Amino acid sequence: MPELIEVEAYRALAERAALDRPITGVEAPDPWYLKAGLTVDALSFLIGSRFSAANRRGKLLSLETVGRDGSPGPVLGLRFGMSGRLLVDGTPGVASLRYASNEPLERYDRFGVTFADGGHLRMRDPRRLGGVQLDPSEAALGHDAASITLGQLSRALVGSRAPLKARLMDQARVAGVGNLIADEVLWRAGLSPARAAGGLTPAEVRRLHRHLRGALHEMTSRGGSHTGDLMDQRRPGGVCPRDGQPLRRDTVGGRTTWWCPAHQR
DNA sequence: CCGGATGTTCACCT
DNA sequence: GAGGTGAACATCCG
Repeated sequence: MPELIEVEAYRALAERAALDRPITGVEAPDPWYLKAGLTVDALSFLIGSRFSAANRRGKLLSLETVGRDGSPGPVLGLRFGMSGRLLVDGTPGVASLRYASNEPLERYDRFGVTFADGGHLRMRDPRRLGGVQLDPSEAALGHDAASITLGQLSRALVGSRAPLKARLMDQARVAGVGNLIADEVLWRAGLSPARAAGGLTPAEVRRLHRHLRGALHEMTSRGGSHTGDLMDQRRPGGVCPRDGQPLRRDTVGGRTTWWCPAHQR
């Protein structure tokens, strides 16, 4: 579920509801969820601290902390994998969830903190592909897809013989684009996912940039990465919503890719 | 039972 | 070394 759009919703939720609340407890029932050598002990600094800012770069959510005296503490980095959600006081950052039906969902809570007022911030992640780390390196991430400029996008693609879609999803080049957004953007831009990334004309790069920004904006207002025009047709027998031609299913950049050979060139 | 799933990482290849 | 590919990770669903 989480691509840039969902993580931005999580960021907004944390900013709106989790800042400046004194932390009184850490919930880490799943040590495996703590990454890069992080331990429960190393998280004890959180007690008495509070979150002071919520930032996002690509799919990484960074919560800045300050101690009792207001001095800066470590940054808490949250990654949500394929199925992770953020909840504050039980309110999720996004509406729908794949595993929304039955079952007590609390069993999927992998990490959280409790606040002095009894509320809490929690990560709920059935597949456990997300994780928590301290002071995550943002240097490993490219420009954020939501704010990337035309020039930055152009430089992220130039010289690469990798498939265009693979390059778009390379978080070190462009941060935030996942499988669904990539397919949607390329479909809108009329570009084949298999094209060599560095082989685009300047006009095509401009088109890609315009549709990247446009698709993110539109899908955000619709409510998520799964709200693209192509989404309903990502299935056997699916047809292009634009021209009615049968969609093709390929693997590009290691991911299932649905696209329209009739208008994506 | 099997294949696939909105992500990241790591071993391995050219 | 750069750059790219595919499997593995863990769990659930159709």
